Amino acid sequence: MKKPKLADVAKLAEVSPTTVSRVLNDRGYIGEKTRKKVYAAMEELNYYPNEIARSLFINKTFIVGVIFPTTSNPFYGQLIYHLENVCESLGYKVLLCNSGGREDKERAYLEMLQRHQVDGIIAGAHNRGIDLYKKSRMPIVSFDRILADHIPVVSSDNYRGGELATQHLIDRGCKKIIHINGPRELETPANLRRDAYEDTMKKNNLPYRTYEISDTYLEDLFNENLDLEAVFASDDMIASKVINEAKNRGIRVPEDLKVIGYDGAEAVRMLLPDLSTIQQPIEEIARVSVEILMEQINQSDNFEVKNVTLPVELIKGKTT
Amino acid sequence: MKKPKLADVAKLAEVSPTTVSRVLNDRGYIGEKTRKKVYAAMEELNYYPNEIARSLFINKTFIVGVIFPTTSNPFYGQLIYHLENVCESLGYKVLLCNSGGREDKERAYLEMLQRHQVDGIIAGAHNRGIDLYKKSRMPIVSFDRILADHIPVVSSDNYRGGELATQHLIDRGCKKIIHINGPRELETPANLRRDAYEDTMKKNNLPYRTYEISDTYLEDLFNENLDLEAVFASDDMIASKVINEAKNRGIRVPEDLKVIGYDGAEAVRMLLPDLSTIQQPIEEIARVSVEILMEQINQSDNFEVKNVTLPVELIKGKTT
DNA sequence: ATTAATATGTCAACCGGTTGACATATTACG
DNA sequence: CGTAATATGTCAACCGGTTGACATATTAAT
Repeated sequence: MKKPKLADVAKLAEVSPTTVSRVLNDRGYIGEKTRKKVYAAMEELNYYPNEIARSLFINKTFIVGVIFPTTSNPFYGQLIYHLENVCESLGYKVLLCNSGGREDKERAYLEMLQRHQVDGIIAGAHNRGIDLYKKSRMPIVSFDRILADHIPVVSSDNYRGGELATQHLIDRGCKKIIHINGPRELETPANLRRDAYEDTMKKNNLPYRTYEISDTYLEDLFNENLDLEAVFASDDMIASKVINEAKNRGIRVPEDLKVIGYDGAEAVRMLLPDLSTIQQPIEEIARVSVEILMEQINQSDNFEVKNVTLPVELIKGKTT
Repeated sequence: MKKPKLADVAKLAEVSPTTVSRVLNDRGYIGEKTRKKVYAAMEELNYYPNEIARSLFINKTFIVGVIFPTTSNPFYGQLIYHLENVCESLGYKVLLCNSGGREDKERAYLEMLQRHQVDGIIAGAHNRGIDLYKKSRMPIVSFDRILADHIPVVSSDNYRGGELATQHLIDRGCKKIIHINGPRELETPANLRRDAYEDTMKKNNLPYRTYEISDTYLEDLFNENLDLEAVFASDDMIASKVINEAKNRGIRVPEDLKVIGYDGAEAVRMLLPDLSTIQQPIEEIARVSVEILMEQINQSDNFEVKNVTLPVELIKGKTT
C-alpha cells in the first residue's frame, strides 16, 4: 500500500490535480465546497504532501543545518534547543550535526548539508583548515568562531566576561588567581576571556598564569600552585572539576579557594546553584544567530556582514 | 551565479549526463580517465549532487526524525548525541525536534516529519492523544513510552532501577523513604520505577509515599516529612533540587538525609560526581533504538515488534 | 443582458537527478 | 580475426509536486 500522492487525492475528490495544488497552496480561486471535498479526501487517504518534491521545485528546503561539538554538553544542548525553537517558529527545520570536535566529521557534515540543499548553516564547532567554509557561498552564521571574512560571528562579550570574572575574584581579595582555558590555537573570540584575564591581572599588578586543557592540567594546577587562591575556569564543567579536585584535596571552597566558571547553562545552574559564573545569554544568542541567518537567506544579494556581541552577566554564587 | 547541476558538470567534463551519474553512483562501466575528468569538473565547479532530487527519485531520504522534550536536559542531550552518532555512522541524518513537552508541538512535528518523507522516527516525548502515532505506518521506535501496539519500545530496566535504588537506601538503614516521580498519567515504563519503589517498600514492611511533581512538591516534601531519612528521585535533576533544598534547610546530606537520583548522564556525573544514582545505559539505548528502527526500515514487511529492556547500574556515590 | 469576477479544468514544462533500453565504439583475448 | 567485455552516448520516462497559459463554465454585479 503505497503512499498516496496528490493525484490520488484529486481522483478521490473528483477534481483536477491542479485544483488540489491550488487548495494546498491557497492560490487562485477555490470554491468552498471544493476545498472541503479536497480536505476530506486528504483526510481519508491520510495524505501528506511530499515536501521533497516541493523543495525540488521551489528550490528551497526550509532546513537549517546546525553544527556543534555535542548536544551532550549542557551549554550546547541548551543553545541548540533554543536554535531549534527559533527556527521552528519561522517554519524552518533543523538538521543536527554533532561534530564531536573532529575536523573530519565537521568537513563531512558540511558537505552533506550542501548536498542536502539546506538553506543555511549555523556552526559553532571547529574552524581551522575547513576551507569549505570559505569556498561556500551558502548562508552561514558562526557562533564564537571566526570562520571566514564573509561569515558573520555571533558571540557574547567574552572580553567583558573575562574582565568581570577576574575583577570579581580580585574584589574578593584574591591575588593568586589562575585561569584555565582551551588551546589558544583555536581562533575563537573565547580567547578574549583569556586576554581579559591577563589584562586585568596586569592592570592590578598581579601575576597571571593560564593553564591550557591537557591530560594533567588539574594536578599540575594544584601541585604547582600551593598558594592558590582562586581559579577562573573558562567553562562551568572545568570549574566543577576544579571544585571537586579541591574537595578531594581537603581544600575548602570558597574559604581556601574561590572558583568561578563560565557559561551558566540552565541545567548547570540547577545542578550547581552555588557556582559563581559568567552567564551567557544563550537564548538571545540563538535568536540573533537565526535572525542574521535569515537576513542572509532572504536577501543574499545586499547582505552586509555584521558581527554581534551580546552582553554577559556576572552571577555571584557561593563559590567565590 | 546559480548552483551547478549535473548537466553543467557533464558539459565541462565533455561527457554525457548519464556518464556523470554513472560516476556518481558507481554503476556500469566507467573508464579511469573519464572518472578523473568528471571528478575534476565537479571539483572545479564546486559541485554537490542535489540529494533532494535524488531522494525524490529513489523515494528515500536517509533522514531520521528525532522527537524529545529538549536537548537542554543533559540526559536527553546525551541520548540525542548518541542517536545522531549512530545514525551518522549508518549514513542517516537527524532532523531534530524539541517538543518541549507540548503535545501540540509534538503533533505538528510528527506531521512535518511525514511531509518531509523521513525514513523513520525515534520518539521519546509525549504519548497520549497522539493518534498520529497509531495511524502512521511509518517506521517508529519509542523510548520509554508506549505509543501504540505496533510500535516497539526501548527502555532501560526501570523496575530493576527502582528496586536497586530503594533497596540501596534500605540497606543504608533508612526507613522513611520518599519517592518523587512525574505524573502517573503518562503511560511510560518509567512508572515501573515507582512500582518497584512501592513494591520494595511493601516487601520490607515500610511505609511508602510518592510525590508527584508540582509547583510545591519540594516544600511539601520537607514540611510534611520532618522525620525524612531518604529520597529516591526519579531523575538526577530532581535529586539535585532535593539536595539543595536540604542544604538550605540545614539538613546534611548524607548524614541526615540520603538522596539517590536516576539517569546518570555524563554531564551530571561530571558536575555532581558524589551523587548516587541509577545509571541508564544511554549509548546502548541509542544503539539499540537505531538498530530496531533500521530493521523496520529495511524489511518493513516481515518486521515483528519487539520491546527491548536494557540493564541499569547502581552508582553508589556519597549522597547515600 | 452584458461584463466582470469567480471557479475549475487541461496541458505541458520544470525542478535535478536516476534508470533502463538501445546503439555504437574501442579494447582485449583466445 | 572474431567475439566478448568494456566504455560511453542518446533518449525518454519517472519521482511528486508547482506553475503559467489558456479554455470554459458559473455566478454576481451593473
